[in-house]
Amino acid sequence: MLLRAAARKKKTKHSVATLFLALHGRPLTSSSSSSSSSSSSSALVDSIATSIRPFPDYSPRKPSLRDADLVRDLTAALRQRRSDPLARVLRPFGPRLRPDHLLWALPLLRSDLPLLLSLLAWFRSCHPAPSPATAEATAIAAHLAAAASPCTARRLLRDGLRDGGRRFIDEVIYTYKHWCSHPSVFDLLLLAAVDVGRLDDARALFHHLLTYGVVVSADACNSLLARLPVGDMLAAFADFPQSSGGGLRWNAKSYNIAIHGLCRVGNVGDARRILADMEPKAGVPPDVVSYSTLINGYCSIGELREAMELMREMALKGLKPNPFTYNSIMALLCKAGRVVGAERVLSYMVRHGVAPDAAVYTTMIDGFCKMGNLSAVYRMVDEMRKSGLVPDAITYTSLIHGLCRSGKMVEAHNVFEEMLSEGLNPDEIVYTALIDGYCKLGRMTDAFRAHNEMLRRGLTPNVVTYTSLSDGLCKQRDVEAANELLHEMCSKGLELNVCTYNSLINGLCKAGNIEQAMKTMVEMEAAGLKPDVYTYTTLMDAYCKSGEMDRARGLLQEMLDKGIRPSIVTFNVLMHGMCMSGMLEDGKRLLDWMVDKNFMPNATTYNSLMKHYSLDKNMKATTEIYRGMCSQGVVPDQNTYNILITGHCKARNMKEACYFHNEMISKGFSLSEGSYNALIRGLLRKKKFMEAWGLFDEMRAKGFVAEHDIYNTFIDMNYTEENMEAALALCDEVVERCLVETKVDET
DNA sequence: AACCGTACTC
Repeated sequence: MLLRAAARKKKTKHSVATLFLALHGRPLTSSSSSSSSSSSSSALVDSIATSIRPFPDYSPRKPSLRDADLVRDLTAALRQRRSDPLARVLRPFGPRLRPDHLLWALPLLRSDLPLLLSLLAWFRSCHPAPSPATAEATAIAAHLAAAASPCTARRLLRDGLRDGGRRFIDEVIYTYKHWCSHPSVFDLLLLAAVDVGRLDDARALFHHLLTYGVVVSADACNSLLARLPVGDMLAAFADFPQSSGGGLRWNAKSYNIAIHGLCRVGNVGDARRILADMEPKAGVPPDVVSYSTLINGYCSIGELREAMELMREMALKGLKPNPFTYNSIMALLCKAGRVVGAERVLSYMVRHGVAPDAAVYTTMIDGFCKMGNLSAVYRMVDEMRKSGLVPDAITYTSLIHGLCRSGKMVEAHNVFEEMLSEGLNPDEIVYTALIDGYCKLGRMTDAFRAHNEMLRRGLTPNVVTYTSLSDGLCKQRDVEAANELLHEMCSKGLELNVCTYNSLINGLCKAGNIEQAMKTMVEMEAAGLKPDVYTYTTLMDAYCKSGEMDRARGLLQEMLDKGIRPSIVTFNVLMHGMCMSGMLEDGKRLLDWMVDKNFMPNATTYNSLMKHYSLDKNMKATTEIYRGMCSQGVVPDQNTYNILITGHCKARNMKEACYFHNEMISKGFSLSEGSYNALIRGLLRKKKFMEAWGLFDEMRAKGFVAEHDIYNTFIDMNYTEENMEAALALCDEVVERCLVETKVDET
């Protein structure tokens, strides 16, 4: 490029100036035009000025007199017949028209951007990329448009970069001096490179421009910073001001991007240091965004205390938290299951005059969805609407996902339709939520129908979508199909991740193929993916259920050795396994160990032990475990009550059984089928016929089936009381339910 | 420049 420039320089220096004068009506400034613009978005760096080289000289081909006439005629025709189709206006010029004529015409149209653009578009269609003439014309058009219409220039630069990449960048630099463009064109060029994803080119451009003494503006660099992977971003963040000899100074946005990047990779400590350095080291005080970003960083790693401390700090600096700030806190509370606390924060912010935005409401809606509290969800949607906010696509996704997880697919689908009718575009995430809803219910046909629908919309299923489908297939015991699906996914260039592997491993385990599951874990390690707590828990569960407790223990040891922290589920799996293998004493020891080591057991942990003690008809030990549970402050769940009730019934402690029955009802829990049977049998034994009859009706109303002998007892009772009609109805019901049962079993 | 949504273990 430089050689070419030098060659031209010799030949045409004088005529360039003449032509420039002719075309622009003003002389070409002698110095590099960047030198006069330090006040604007780009600046010349004086400190490195000594090593600055001038922009290359470039001269367009010189028009002959005839050429100049033709160009004048051409532009005149374009102006006069601007409403006519371009091709028709140009037709009379026919074969005389060369690419050069169009290049010469462009500057004459500088004051008429629409015309210039349509001429360029026509030119580009005649000389499709990669044509050097097209690149040249596009670069020139960008220079001509840069000052008057930056957006247009940026679009042209994008077009040029898409066609020509690096060569186009050279072209823009090469044509720069002659067209006396404003140096902001380089801001636009860098922005355009970022727009089209040419991040490496953008970075190289920044450095390359320094050699000409041009420093791209901080804001243009920010758009690059924001798009770079965190490592590269930090490198550029440190390097750009240095390389530019201080010519580039980061602004608050730049710092915020760095803080955000560090938070995203969990390095909140460095993020905090950057925030602390802003004011003293750079004279750029942190703003609300800096604080909110860091607060969000702490919230996303669960550090509420630090987040609150920063809230205090920002208040001291006179910075008022905004909806973003509060939302991070609320999201953390929701994630910890403290939705009520989150709602208190919501009313606090409202009281303090901060209007919640859609994201804040979405956080609340999602929080309540995850608790399964749909009435609170609807209350929030209502409140949101009353505040004049409309649910966005993310709000709808939360809602749909919430309904799906409650198994309410009809409602979920209706809400999805509503989302469409609101003109919102569904994306792969909302489709994945729907698909997962169907998968969880085992409705694979519906799941794949939704999958096909998203394909029809031109959406690309992601690895989450595939994991959902694969998991659904696995849970239908169709590991084969799951495998096939995952292969299809890989063929589309997507890679399996830990979740996908875990689901597959689970499918293999549940299909009884532990060996293959273990091999799959080895395979995932070979693929560079680390087995996590899910992987180990799944495999441990499989070994526990097949009675191989030693292998389960071995896996526990392995995960501990690897520094993977077991979850409550891991312990529950182990506890369940021990109980199943009759190792109740080991189970009790495990429980004590957990309490001792601060691995808080939950109701499931206690339930396993209680269940097996009560199966052993040892209600003394069962009660002891129950007391231990209460003293640990673990709240009994519905299962706990059902275990206690059936246990006490079978041990003929009807007083206790009824006591727990009343208590569970008062908590809004309901009896299981087994508990109904046990309770009714116990009551009948005690001759409490009225109560027994009441429960018998109640359980049938819920669709449960009483055991045969209980039916028989009630049929006999009706016979003896000569209540023939009722007796016969019950007989019919037994027959019907048995038939239904058989049918269900057969399918 | 920052906040909200999808998959895997009992």
